Amino acid sequence: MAKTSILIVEDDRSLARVLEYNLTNAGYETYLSTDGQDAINTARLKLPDLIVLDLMIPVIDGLEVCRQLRASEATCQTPILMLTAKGEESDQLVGFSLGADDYVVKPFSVKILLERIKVLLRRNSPARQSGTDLITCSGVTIDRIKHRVSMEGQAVDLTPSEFRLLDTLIRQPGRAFDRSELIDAALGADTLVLERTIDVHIRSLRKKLGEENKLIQTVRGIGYRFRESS
Amino acid sequence: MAKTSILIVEDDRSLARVLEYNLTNAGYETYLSTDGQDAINTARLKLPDLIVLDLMIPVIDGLEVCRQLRASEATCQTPILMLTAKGEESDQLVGFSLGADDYVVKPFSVKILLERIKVLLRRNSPARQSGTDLITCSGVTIDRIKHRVSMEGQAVDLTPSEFRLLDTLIRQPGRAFDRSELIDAALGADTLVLERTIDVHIRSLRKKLGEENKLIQTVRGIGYRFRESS
DNA sequence: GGTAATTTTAAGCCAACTTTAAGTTTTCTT
DNA sequence: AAGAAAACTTAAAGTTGGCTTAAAATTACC
Repeated sequence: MAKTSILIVEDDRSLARVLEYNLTNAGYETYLSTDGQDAINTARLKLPDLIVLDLMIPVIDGLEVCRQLRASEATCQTPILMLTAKGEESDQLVGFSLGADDYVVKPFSVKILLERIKVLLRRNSPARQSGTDLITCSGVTIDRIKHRVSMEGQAVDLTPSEFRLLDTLIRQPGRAFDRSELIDAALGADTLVLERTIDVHIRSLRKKLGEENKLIQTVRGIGYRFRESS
Repeated sequence: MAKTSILIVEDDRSLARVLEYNLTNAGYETYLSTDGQDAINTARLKLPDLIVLDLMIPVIDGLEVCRQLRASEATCQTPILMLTAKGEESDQLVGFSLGADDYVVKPFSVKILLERIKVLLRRNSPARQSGTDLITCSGVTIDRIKHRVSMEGQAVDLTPSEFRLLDTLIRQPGRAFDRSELIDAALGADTLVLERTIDVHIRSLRKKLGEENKLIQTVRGIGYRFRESS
């Protein structure tokens, strides 16, 4: 089972570093965004289990980020913990109405923050799907524990990259991923390869899964998506 | 009968030490995890006969640990005894609904804890699978008591490391273990060796078990798994 | 304390996998 | 319908990871 992951959205470098350090120390996997636009992209790609969101951030402010995350299916359930400066109480109210789950007023103690995070994670936990070990969609089953894939009961043999690619796609059926997202998620965020590499992996996945059912669909100009059931 | 094993999940060091001491004294083999994530990993790897689980632990709290253990096949039967602080009664209710089998309220006497453990183990004993001393899969039988392995009745001579490695693999047929898990489980969690060491042990295991049946399968990019009986 | 057994490291090889590259087809635009 | 852009296909080059062996290091046993 993967580590619980938290996306930190904070433009103040030093505070960001403190948060990163403490959350990592507490055993979470962390991602960091320093502006609102990146926060939305990262949240959609990585599907963190929780988001710590500063209100005052560049490009797109915290409230708008909140609203956009709530508006898209993939992230509408993710708990959001807002960081607000003292005196921005009206913002807190707006924040709640836009879907923030809790807020902490700056300055705050790390201990309190960790506690709030734990509470939020627990409250939300039954809905967690991202960490599921066994997923089936459109007749395809992927098992992270056994590291096996089958179609209608028939085992399908995949290479490691194909496995991770399928795993990424099938976890959000119907969602279109662009090639750079797929590279990040399936090949590793630090991998430096041509985007066309993804095409080749998709090609072999399609070959192995059979192309009749159109399980992996091309989204022209964007990338690919896995077919939704029904 | 091999020793009954108990996984203690407790982040308070001093309480953990007390529990470890008393349970060991009472004749159990103990494992210790100090956070929820590690608890899940250890439970899946070691398959203890019972889990003593504190509710308030870092990373993933007790209730979520409970839920995740119940959700995966390997651990869904393992009895869980929850430790809760006084006043967390609502958590107890949730705990039961998530599959805890009993709870003890802190502070508690060791005597009471031992009694509850005994009750749970007894209640569950016919169903005990994880701690079984004799396992057969795909024609291979491994006996923890006699410390013997046989194939189709023919005795097979294994070294201690080979034995522990096979024991780990065969207890969860089909599950892919990565090399670091195998090092933890078969060579000891504190062993510092190259991952390639596992390859060499696997090689000799395969030689001794015969390679025709593909009993030990390679999972490229991950590690190894034992063949499921089908 | 010496010998045997076991475990671990190390190195070369090979097969499997990944990535690139280049030509071809499809799809969109005008 | 022609041209451009994107995606598809294929094959070959590049890379990685697992296998095998042998030798070194460690541990267990007389």
